[in-house]
Amino acid sequence: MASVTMADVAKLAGVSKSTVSQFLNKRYHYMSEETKSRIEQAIHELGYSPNAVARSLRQKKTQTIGVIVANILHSFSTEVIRAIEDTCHAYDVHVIVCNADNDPQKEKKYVEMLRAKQVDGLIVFPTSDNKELFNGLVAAHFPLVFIDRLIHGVPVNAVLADNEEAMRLAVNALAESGRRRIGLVLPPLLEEITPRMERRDGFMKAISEAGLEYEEAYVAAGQVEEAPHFLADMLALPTPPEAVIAGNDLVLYELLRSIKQQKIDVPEQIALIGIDDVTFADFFNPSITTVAQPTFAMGHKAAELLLQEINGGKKHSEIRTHRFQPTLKCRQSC
Amino acid sequence: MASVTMADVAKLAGVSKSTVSQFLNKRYHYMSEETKSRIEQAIHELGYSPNAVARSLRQKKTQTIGVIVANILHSFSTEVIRAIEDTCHAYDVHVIVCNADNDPQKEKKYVEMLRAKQVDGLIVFPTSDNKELFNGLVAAHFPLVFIDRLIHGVPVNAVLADNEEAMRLAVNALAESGRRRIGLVLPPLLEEITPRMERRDGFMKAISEAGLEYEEAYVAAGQVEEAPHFLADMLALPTPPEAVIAGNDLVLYELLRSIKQQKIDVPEQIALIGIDDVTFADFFNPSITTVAQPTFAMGHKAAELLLQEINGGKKHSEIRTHRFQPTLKCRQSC
DNA sequence: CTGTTAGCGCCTTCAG
DNA sequence: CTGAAGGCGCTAACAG
Repeated sequence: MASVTMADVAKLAGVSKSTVSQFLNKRYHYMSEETKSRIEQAIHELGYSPNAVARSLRQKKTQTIGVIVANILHSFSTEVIRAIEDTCHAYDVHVIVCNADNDPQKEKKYVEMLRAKQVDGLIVFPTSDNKELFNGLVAAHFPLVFIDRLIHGVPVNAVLADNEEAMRLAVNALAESGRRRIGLVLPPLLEEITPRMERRDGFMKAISEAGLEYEEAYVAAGQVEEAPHFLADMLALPTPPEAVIAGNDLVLYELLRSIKQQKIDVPEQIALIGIDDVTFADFFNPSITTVAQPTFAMGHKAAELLLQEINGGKKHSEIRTHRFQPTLKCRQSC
Repeated sequence: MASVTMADVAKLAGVSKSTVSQFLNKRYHYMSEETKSRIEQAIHELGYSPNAVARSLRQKKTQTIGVIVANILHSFSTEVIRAIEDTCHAYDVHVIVCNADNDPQKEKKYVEMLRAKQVDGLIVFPTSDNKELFNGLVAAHFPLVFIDRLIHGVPVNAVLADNEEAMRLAVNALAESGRRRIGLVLPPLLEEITPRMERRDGFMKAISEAGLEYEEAYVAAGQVEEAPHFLADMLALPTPPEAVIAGNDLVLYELLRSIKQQKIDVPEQIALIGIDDVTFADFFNPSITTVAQPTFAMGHKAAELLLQEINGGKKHSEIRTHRFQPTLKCRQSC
């Protein structure tokens, strides 16, 4: 292990540790050329590289942030994470990603572990049960940004898609193609998970705006594994829906699986729109119309907000929820 | 910021710092019940949580490893990463992921950043140009494991799929369904990237084992964006191939895109097998036969090897390449 | 069983 | 322009 320290460099260069430190931190305005080159050479000769842990301890800054994602299985999550990482690496900030697996206990554990590690801030896709915990962070002025979801009563910057608009885009596309009876399949609504609630509400609003009839039997929510049943049940109705919207990518997978098994014809028998653009949407048969969230922009924004809060501190007046507009990717399935 | 230190706890509990330290490290075999409970209460009262950075500095262990992935866009990479994270979190070690984007320069930079951060070890999907760098780590006894790819002449533990077997599975499946003329599309072969080379060689071997004729015009390698041309060119041949194998998931996407655009009938006009199982393989139309790598097992193994090397040190005799067997997922496309 | 002491490697006044 | 000294928060002998 290259356990060469600043002291070794200093000795070899014939200067003191602090001079080396100055050099490393580019404070060599007033340093003689000779000293500089001697230090440089000593560093090179010894293969010295500074110990970031020691620096972190001293400076109380680790140049590392944590990201806690509620469910890593969503394509949305992975894309957002990639955007966060790209943005942070550009600032030489590292990222530690943890997957809470929709479990508030795990989420809490990760928050604690990451704080113990002295990360400079946290971007969280929050589960819904840790309001106290997060308010504790806020009270301690710990830099924190939410993404994808909100927790009401926790005053932090947040980055969310405009979920109502997403549903409006989907419903209108379907309405314009002549469908009047539109269904919706969502993940469980038990907990107050923002995108789900907002999509459900947005759906109802969009239906009524479009002058369509809202039909309770056309809306289903539950574990994704049950999605096939939902679809079968809807299609068995006396007047089945003419279209169905998948509330997220995982729901879409299950719907497609069941559509294939039951040999349902899309879009003839039923039209289909997915929320979240998926890799295969454009070359699927039929290609799938989706509502895409601007994942890169959202991850980027979350990182920018956090880094800003870390560096500049946060003015209370600037706390807000940033909404990002989704876009319709019109393809063959509707 | 909760800047309460061990000293505060010690003062409140009326003991010394080291006693608190012992307590935290569960060395309280011989500690009086009263002391224990006093410390416990003080910790609780102050909301104290230990500073992992300080501990790391002292112990020269960060409980963190780094993962450098050559290209995060492959489903293989993301699945392996997830397995690594799951495994590590079970040991309370954190993971920092960096995407080298197939760029040896970036790879080098990340190795240096992560070492500066004193990570306890590294799992790398190596690009092919940093042999010196990695041999430097080996020489310094820095824990290191390769996955997916090898660099010849760098003696480290490695976890790879049996790529020859993967090709054999694909070729045999095709041969058994009666195809005699089999094509292959691969990413660029310029650099010596292990899976590509091994898949190309394994393909040729499998073709000859199966008693088929090897035809150079049926094998193409190049940027994934060119994959559509490759397919078109092959199909324009006087005797076009009856089947084609996609060398990885990204190639498969391009092939499927082009198959859809050109309205090619799979499997009638051409059969198709993909290396790497993709999410949509089973509900695609037609469902896609793939050769799956055991991503979870591989990531898990890589993490186990690294953690073992970190804790136990490494016996030189134990360095080897661990091969994992792929499996055929037989579906409709062949 | 508990306290004292001495650093881990670096950065930051403050003299010189 | 450079050096000495102190300390970030914690752990690890070694005394007591």
